[in-house]
Amino acid sequence: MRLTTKGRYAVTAMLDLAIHGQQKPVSLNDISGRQGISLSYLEQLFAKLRRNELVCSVRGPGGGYRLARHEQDISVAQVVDAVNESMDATRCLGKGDCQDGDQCLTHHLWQDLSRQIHAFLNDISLNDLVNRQDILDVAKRQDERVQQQDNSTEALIQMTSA
Amino acid sequence: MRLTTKGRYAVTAMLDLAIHGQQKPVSLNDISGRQGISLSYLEQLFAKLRRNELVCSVRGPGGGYRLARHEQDISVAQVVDAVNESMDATRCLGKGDCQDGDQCLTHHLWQDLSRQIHAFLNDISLNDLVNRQDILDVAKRQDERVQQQDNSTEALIQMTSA
DNA sequence: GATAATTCCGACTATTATAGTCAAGTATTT
DNA sequence: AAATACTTGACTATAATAGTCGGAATTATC
Repeated sequence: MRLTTKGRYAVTAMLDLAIHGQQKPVSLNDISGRQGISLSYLEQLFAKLRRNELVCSVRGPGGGYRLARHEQDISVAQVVDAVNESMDATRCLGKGDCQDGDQCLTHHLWQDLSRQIHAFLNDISLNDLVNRQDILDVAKRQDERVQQQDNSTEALIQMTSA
Repeated sequence: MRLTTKGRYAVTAMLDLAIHGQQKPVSLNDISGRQGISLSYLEQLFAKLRRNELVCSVRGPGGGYRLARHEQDISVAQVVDAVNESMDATRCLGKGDCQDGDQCLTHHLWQDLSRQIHAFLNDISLNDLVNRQDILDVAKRQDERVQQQDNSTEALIQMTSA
């Protein structure tokens, strides 16, 4: 069972896309700035998201990524799956050969847990998340912070060129 | 979020104990044989289980481990916790400082998932598992296999000494 | 048509956790 | 006393995550 930064980053980035990508494509640079994820790592993740047809890309200046489907048609489970983090809690990935060809004593338990987790995450769409107040609050704070950084960068540039 | 072989081994071993430890203590050697877990590794795990007062040990010949409490009072969640596999799906372990001091965009989502998983595993006791038919079936097959191995070992010894 | 913004791609690296192994020692029962 | 079993600590190998780096391809805009 793996649910680590990789899967969390992927969902975070997709959510950022859902929130900021209504008008125009969103560049990975912007996502990196807002979510604190390294650009190079985002590139890796989005390669997988694109291969899984969850996002589509627009190259060139003003380009970036946009969701390939409607927000309500993309579930958290799909995103986590796309970056190869299996939500299977069994050792054998459900095959039942966990103990040299046979089932281990707790195989059924982990199978139940896997189903539970998958059902939970499959039932949550990006649209659900976008509409949650607690998440909107976090997004708002992030935008304000980025705004401040831009301002101070601008001031710095003016100082330097003066 | 970590749920790997370590936690699975711990639960498997505890379940083995619940099944075979009704009469006398069970040695780690027996558990190793039945469950295919290395003895040394079991020693590590049981050191933690003992510190968490889930098992108690009996030394000397005929010794081994037994459950420290009734089967119905030990939950799967407690066992997984005992070997240091946190079932927390957040990056910040629930503290909410996942993105340099602030909450990351998906913090609440992972928090919900963590609660979900913990509730699920906390609600399952060793006693519940022992009474499941599918698990009893696996246990029975294991016992038969070990029996066969013992027989062939015995035969081998007789051949060698002859 | 040059430039700059952007995605795309592959190879490389560091860190960390798991999943062990090994050896020596301590306690307890027969 | 000897065998059995637990206890402890140090060590190691493997694999995955979480990146980094350099460059190439694409396209909008000046």
